[in-house]
Amino acid sequence: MPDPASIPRPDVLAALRACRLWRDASAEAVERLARAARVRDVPRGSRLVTEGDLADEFGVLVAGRAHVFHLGADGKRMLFETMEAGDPVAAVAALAGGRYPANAEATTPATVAWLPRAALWELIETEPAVARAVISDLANRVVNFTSVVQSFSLDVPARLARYLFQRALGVGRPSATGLEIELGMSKGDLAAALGTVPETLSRAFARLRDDGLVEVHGKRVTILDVRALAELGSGYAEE
Amino acid sequence: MPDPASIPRPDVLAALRACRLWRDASAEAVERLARAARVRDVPRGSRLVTEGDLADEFGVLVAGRAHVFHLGADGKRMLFETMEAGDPVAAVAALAGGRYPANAEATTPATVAWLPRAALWELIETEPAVARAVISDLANRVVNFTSVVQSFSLDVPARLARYLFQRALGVGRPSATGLEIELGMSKGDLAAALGTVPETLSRAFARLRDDGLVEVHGKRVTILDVRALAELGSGYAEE
DNA sequence: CGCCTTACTTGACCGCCGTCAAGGTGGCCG
DNA sequence: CGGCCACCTTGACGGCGGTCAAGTAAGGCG
Repeated sequence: MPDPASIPRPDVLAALRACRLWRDASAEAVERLARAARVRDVPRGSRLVTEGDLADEFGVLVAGRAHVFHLGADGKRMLFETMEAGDPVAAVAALAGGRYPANAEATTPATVAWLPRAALWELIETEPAVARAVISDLANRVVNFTSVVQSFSLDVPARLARYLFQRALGVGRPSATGLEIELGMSKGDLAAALGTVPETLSRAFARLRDDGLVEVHGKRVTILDVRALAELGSGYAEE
Repeated sequence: MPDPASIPRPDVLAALRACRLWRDASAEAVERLARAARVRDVPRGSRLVTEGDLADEFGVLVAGRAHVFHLGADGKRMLFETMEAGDPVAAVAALAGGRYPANAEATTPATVAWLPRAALWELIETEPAVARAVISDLANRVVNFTSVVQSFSLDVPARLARYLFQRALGVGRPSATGLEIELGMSKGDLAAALGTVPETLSRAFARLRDDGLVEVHGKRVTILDVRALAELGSGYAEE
């Protein structure tokens, strides 16, 4: 239980300060959050939120990593997002009210600071900068989701090409033969993020390799033909 | 060009007043919007916004109907949303900045009031009620998109079942043999909304009919087994 | 009233991809 | 050093669904 007189854990305070939703909030407001937070240390694999549960709380990841995913009836996972320290957990659900639209699970030992959904709304009311940041964040999420939905009209190699291209824009580094990137996750996770299974992803990589678009060495991918990759990823298959 | 001295068109003013994003804004603020708006009457089929264009404006549909959709490389449409009078057009893109993530097109003769994206941000800054409404709207959009993405892990009959069930929750009316609904659009549009093509949708309807879940008469659908429909739509296929 | 366009349905075909199965590879620990 | 296990790859196969084609039904207009 939170103790109003206590001094917040320093790691919790630091993580809350780092959260992009209220980066421009006043220091006191963030400290108030930190004191109100219910902090939990959980082992790897813990379920943080469960799809369908009442969304009366949201969290901030203080330490560790987590996945947000949907569990199909057959147990197949569809990965929506990977999160790390400073990222909000289920904040959208807290704003929308109702129920959590997906599951979240710690993929490493993790520390999470839990807050009532009203706390986020209060912050929005009292700090205009927070309202702006929340609106920007939400609007960008909607735009990203639009892109995700569009990508389902592509086949798996094209979806992979799109992912590689987008990632190259973000963290690509020039190398001797092309643009080099690290996959941000295991290939199994990448398969889930692209809405497919490891076997099919493996074939998609083989296809891009055989067509001379990329070279693959474990999680390190060298993009040999950026232009062709971008075209393939936008739905215009080259012949 | 807007004329500051002119009296806004009454239909424009009424549509702006009806827009859910600023329903609780002050009357003066809405009138200011109406005077600033660039109003256009366009014929059926006009492109309102084009995917990839700079998102420097957003609109409010004053009259008529419009579709928001993605155009695949082969010309296939994926329908995201259908809009009517009072609905905002491309407001999310205006908030996110960057470029329009989808296309919008009038499906009837339509009147649109266009506003610069800064006008929406100003309204958010000056009217806290607008900020709240925008955040709620965006959060709900994100939740809905989550559901849409999840549905792509289902086959077409299940996606159709999910749509019918959701619609029954909204506009279903009891009838002699079950719950009766009207499809809100043509079957071709419904196919595009479910991410498929008319032929496959037709087979999906046939399948639900043969399994005794629904009866179909044109755009009027009678749901005979609500429970089975809900189960199928949530991914648990009944045997 | 009859034609024509549009919307929908049904059938045949086939390609993508999910599943099952069998290796292969690398890392960690005893 | 050996063995285990997680991760990945490759092959074979089958089903869902997209495409092409033809046929039917329904609404608009001369």
